[in-house]
Amino acid sequence: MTDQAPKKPGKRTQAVSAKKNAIMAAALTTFSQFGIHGTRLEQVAELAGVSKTNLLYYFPSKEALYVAVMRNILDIWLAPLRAFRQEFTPLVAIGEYIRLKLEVSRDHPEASRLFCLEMLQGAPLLMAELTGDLKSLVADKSAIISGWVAEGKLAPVDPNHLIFMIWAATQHYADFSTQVEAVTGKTLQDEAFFQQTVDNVQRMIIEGIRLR
Amino acid sequence: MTDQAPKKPGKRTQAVSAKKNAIMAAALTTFSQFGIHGTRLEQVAELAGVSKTNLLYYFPSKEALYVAVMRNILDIWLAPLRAFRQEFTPLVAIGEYIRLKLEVSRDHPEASRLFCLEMLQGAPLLMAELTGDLKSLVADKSAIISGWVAEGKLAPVDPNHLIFMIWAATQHYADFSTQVEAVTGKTLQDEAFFQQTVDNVQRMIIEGIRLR
DNA sequence: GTCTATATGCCGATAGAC
DNA sequence: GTCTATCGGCATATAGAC
Repeated sequence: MTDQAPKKPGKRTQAVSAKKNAIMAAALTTFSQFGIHGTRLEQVAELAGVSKTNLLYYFPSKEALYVAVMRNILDIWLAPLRAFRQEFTPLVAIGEYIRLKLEVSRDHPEASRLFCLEMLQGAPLLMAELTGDLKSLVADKSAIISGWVAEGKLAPVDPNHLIFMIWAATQHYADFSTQVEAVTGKTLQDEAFFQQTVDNVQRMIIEGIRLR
Repeated sequence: MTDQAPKKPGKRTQAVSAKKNAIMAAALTTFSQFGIHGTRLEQVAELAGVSKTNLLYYFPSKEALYVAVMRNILDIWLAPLRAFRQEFTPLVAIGEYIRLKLEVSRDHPEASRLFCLEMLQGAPLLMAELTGDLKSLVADKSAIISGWVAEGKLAPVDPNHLIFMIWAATQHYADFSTQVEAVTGKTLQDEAFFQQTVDNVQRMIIEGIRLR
């Protein structure tokens, strides 16, 4: 109950937030790899540079910490879709969306993995957001895509499946990075490989829906 | 150590195998949803219709059970890729591969999810297979695809990225089925939705790599 | 092979001094 | 706010009778 409003710049509240953020960052790392049951609070505390007792001072329970982390990453995950714009031409908008999602896979792989983990379990925590926010957001963007198809600007494609394909193809490089690295020897951290990935994914998807 | 050779049809060994299989099937269900740490042996035992103690008679430890389950599902996961054949024309072979993988997502979603879970953790158990079997298997199939590109039978595409895209797009429907269902209201169990998914995924990927 | 206890260790959470 | 010490519960695994 210390800071209900996240951005009040009170001198003390700042330090508290900093510590909370450090703990949440550490928690994201371990949660995303081992899941909530596989991670020990001790481990999170050590990674964050605090004691286990101290961690429990800032977050009343392990589950509370998990929820806090989940809330944070949902925004990261949704940002690219929110940025999807009708104003551009279809192929530009979709190409841009693919690039943004691949940047998330590169810059926030742990968030992507935790999101995936939660999904595998049936999204017990995110179900409300999935059937509310996300569903309507997807409906919006699907309508845009359907509009393009109707106007003859895009090959006939089911908007939902197209969105699924983009999600799948882009997240794969974060969620299955172990496999990607085992097969290619590269990760998205490698600048050249990142560019090559963007080009290939963009080309495959866009050529697949280009009008002709 | 009861049955080193899995398929000896001795009368008793048969019953033992049946029980072991029941336990492994139950374990797959819970492991794939909650992970190894999130599942309780009691839960697995109940689902399999045996007592917890009895379960530990057949599998010496939780980890041993987990390893046994993982070994089993790797074959399921790899089967479609092994079936990928050079003899067909490129677009037929790839279309067929996509259908096979989507059938796995429909018929063995739990196996797909457990595989995904293991990958998220960095594949501690599968690393050997990933850098051995899988890597060389992918190298083989990549060579076939590269050959098609060189012969002018396929648009220039990086074989690895193409394989990743197929993996991602098809597994998505199993691993993220919660999300798919939240957005569309359907699952692959729905015959019509399955067909629609096969068609859309095949079309998008194939149109993206068709020569023109 | 299957059961009823029971041992054992770990880990989340609390108490209470400072 | 941070520490040391410790509790209490739970879940894996074992002992031993049948």
